[in-house]
Amino acid sequence: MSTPPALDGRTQDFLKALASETRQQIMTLFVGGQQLTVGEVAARCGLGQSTASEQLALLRRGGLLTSTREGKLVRYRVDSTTIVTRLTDLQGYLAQCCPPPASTRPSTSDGGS
Amino acid sequence: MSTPPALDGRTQDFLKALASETRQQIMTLFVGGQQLTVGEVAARCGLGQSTASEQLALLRRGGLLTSTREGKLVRYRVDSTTIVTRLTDLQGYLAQCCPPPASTRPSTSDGGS
DNA sequence: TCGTCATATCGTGAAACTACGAAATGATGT
DNA sequence: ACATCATTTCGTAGTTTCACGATATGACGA
Repeated sequence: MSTPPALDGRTQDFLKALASETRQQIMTLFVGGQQLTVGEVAARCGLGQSTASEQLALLRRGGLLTSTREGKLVRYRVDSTTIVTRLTDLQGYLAQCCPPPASTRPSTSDGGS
Repeated sequence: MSTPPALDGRTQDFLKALASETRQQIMTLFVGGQQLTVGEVAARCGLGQSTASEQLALLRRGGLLTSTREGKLVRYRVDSTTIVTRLTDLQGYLAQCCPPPASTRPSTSDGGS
């Protein structure tokens, strides 16, 4: 590629993390502030233990989850703050290309109001 | 997989479409309501003509672009309306797992099925 | 220290994605 | 009808992702 990166690397990871049905499924397990261990996620999704660990790591990398070690367990939970940030970044990126259908127009130059 | 699909198929396509640096780059070409043909996108991105056509089709499938045939040309432009819809769907999906950090709480427990 | 349990990392095939050139389809003008 | 131009579809390598089992790392208790 010869053009500059289109989107922040962190938002890239966010999108990549979300663009997988398996990982979307995993996310739904965390509904309602649930905190789950790797083993629980593996069992609930019917995935191998290592697979769950890897997918969870990708979701953490994408800013969707955080993890805390609790003894020999690692408990994952939703990273709401980062999700909101990424979502905002994404909206900002899309807003570039997206002339709002029929509402607030920042106007091309600061003159027209 | 043994669990129901995690997300609407349309939003799936939306995310998939966005989860590619090449396609993100393509999207940036449409900044400011630009309308571009397949050939123009190919040239501006340094992609083969058929590649551009295919990526553009994916972006259309994801609801990010629409196309109109104008004679022998096909002009693509941003599909703001659908983008907003998909973004809203995505937020709704994430809100499930996402106890808002410290802001607007709908409070009223929605009567889930 | 040693054994055990939970998680992470490594190595490996299978499947999906990316970009390409070649060929097919569609539209316009002669 | 024919030639031409733009786009789409097809077939194909190279690359990345996915899920797995096996192995390594880390934490706790005996």
